[in-house]
Amino acid sequence: MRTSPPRERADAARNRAAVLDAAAALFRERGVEAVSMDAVAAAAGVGKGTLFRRFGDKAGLAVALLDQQERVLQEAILFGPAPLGPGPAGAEASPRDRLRAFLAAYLDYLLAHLDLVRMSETASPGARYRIGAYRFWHRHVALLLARREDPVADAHTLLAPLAAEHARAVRAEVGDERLRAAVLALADAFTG
Amino acid sequence: MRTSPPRERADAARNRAAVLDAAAALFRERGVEAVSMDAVAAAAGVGKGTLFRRFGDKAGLAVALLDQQERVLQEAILFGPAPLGPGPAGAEASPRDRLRAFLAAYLDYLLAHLDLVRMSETASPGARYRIGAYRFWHRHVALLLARREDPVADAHTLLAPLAAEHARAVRAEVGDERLRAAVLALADAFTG
DNA sequence: TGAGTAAATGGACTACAGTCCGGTTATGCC
DNA sequence: GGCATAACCGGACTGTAGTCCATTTACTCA
Repeated sequence: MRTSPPRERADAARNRAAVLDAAAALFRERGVEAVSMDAVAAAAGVGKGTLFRRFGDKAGLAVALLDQQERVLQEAILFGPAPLGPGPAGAEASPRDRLRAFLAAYLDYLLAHLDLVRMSETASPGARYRIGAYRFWHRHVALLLARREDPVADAHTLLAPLAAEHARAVRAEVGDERLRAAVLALADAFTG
Repeated sequence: MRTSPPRERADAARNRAAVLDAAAALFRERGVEAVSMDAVAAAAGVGKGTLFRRFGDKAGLAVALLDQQERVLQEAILFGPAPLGPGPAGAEASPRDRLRAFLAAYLDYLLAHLDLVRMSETASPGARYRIGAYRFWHRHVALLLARREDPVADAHTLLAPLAAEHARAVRAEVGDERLRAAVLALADAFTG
């Protein structure tokens, strides 16, 4: 039995790269909000059908663009140095410190790419909670909250203020620093 | 100087009532998601222009439909008996108890009208934080958190898991009871 | 009562997300 | 190289949110 590796066809690869490049450029120039999928397709020299079949929807395109940076953060969490990562055996950071480190790092990532993350979370309804990345963050936080009564539910609660939509609104009202402080205060309240 | 009261014209009042009735009926029958604004306009015997000028957008229509119930909750908070309301002077409930009461009451309201609230919050981007109701809840919670370092920022954090989108996703995963418990646990953590 | 006017109306129109499918092209195999 | 086929392509098409404005209608006041 040969589970043949269905390699990506050359034209498909070329088109995917063209779309990602074009999208990144357009988003940079005009802002994420103002760019339509038609515009992305046109700029990439590709039909709409291709665009949608490959990325599913607008949220999927955003996820693809964020993929690289997201992976970096995820690997730092899984394998990197403490306190963000687990650190060397026998000298692990405390859950409290790991949680704070995660929230700080995630906020950096979020605030740096707010519009794009927002698009990935809100372009289609419920998108945020379906994305693989959310599952990853949730699992991580739940593990760090293992000593609480309901780590799974509490992890969702802790992730709620990290929604792009929420961060955007709160940032606009109180600024980055107070948003950061509030999220860390929440973590402390949960691991106190 | 006469700041004359620009009374609503009879045809306008009639049409508004027709729209609200039609929308309520359609939402009940087919579900909020599945009803288009065209359908509402047609069912109400009204043009699309009328519908949109009066309610702004889909979120505005949802807000108008929720208005009544929302008012009841808001008045209970402002003037009702403790612990939800302030109670009689000299025998006020503690901020902690009032916060718990508010969250429990709000969750009742939210879970009872989840789809409609969700539409009011997500139909247009950022809608949730612009609605007057959100300002009200936020102010109330911030007052109850007066002893914390940054009540304004913390109040936003506390309201984050009450977003319809969040409640919907978490409810689907862990059910109503654990969602409730998690939100109350958060309140306790903040007023501990 | 009837003319003047500001408000309200409604449907044609635009823009955009997302679907569909007949035609095209890269790739594996002989 | 040439053929079979599965993957890919792109643009026409649909459905929906929201806008626009020429026309109509309800109220005001003389």
